[in-house]
Amino acid sequence: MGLTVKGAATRQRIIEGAAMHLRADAPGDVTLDEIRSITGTSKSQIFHYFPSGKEELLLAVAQHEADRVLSDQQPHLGTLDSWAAWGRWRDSVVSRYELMGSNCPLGALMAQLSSTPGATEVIGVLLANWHAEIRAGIERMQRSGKVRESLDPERTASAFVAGIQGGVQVLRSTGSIDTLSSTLDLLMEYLRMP
Amino acid sequence: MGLTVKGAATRQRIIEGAAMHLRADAPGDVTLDEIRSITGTSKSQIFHYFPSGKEELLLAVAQHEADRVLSDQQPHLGTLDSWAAWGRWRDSVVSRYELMGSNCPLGALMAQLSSTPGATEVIGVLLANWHAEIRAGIERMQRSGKVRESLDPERTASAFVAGIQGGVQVLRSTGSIDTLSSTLDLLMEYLRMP
DNA sequence: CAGTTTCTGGACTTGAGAGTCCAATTTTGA
DNA sequence: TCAAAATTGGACTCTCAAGTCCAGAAACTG
Repeated sequence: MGLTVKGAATRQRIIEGAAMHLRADAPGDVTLDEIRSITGTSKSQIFHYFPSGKEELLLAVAQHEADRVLSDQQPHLGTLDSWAAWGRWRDSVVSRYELMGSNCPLGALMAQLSSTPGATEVIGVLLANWHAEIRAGIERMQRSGKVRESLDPERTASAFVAGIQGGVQVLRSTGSIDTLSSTLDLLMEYLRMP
Repeated sequence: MGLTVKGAATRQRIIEGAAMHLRADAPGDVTLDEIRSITGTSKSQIFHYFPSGKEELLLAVAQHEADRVLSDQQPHLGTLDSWAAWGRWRDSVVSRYELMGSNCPLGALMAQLSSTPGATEVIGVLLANWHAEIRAGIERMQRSGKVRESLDPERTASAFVAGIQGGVQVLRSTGSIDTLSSTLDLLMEYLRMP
């Protein structure tokens, strides 16, 4: 009853094809026919691998994209233990979103999944992990004496997450990367203050 | 060819009814039939007042909501000239979004208008005005010597905008107001630093 | 290799919602 | 007052996309 190798490959092809489509065109709403045509599959396959239909498929795509958000920041995000490392991480975040421009696949997905409980769950987990990694980086800097002890790592990590989210939102609305990059600079400056 | 008093009232009723509906239920997507039933109007009225249909109507609603975003922050936002005023403004922002919870009418609208050029325009103008008001507040504080001269008002205002946007996004995803409020606190602390 | 399960193609059904049309009614303004 | 213009009700069409169905091909299993 499990999936055969071929079946698993098809399932994966559907998810990745849909993800690629979202990255490329960022259409207002994706249709199953588009996904079908891009991935060279048929309706019955989509419903075979995602029995409860579109919502289940989009949720799988969202999970796939959410995983990429963090993995695209590696290895920088995982090793925030020097100012140089923070600088590299900052640059990787800015260039990731600069590259994507106004096409935020995860944002497009959220728009279509806003009513489903699973979608907010996916985002919630992503934000929590992101926050945890940044916080761990701050604490590492504190332990090695590079960041003042009086700084609250929890709150500062939250501000980084919010700053990035907001910067990306501004990017999507205005097309300008400046807000994102200068917000990150400001937060790094805050971090360095004595 | 102009609108009669009655006509203008109906038009307004449609916009406000749609806005109220978005505030209350934040449905994945609004339908004209919902709006019609809520506002006690008929299809022909909607198309009479918004000839190019749904998109035009939703854009008008988005504009209406965008105006509210800033007016809800008044008079605080316009008079950021003392630390007490900044505190009141911060509280008004937090409580506004705490009240709305995960129902962000403007966010819901943007999701449905993402493909139209007018929508990003509305948001772009809103963000620019918001940024300008905050920046003006920072500069006023600098002129009265309450904020250090070395602080960059442009960049700091951007960080406030991004922080609020991001905080609201986290609120929508997780239901927690903490990120928004602690990000604002951090930014205010940054502002006060000598 | 025979039987069973998994996989695939594509035609078909169904439902929802945007937009159209026109006749009836009210309001305006000369 | 009375024609012209604005306003209203609601039935109708039309399109599009989600989801169903079934028969045929391929792939496992004993």
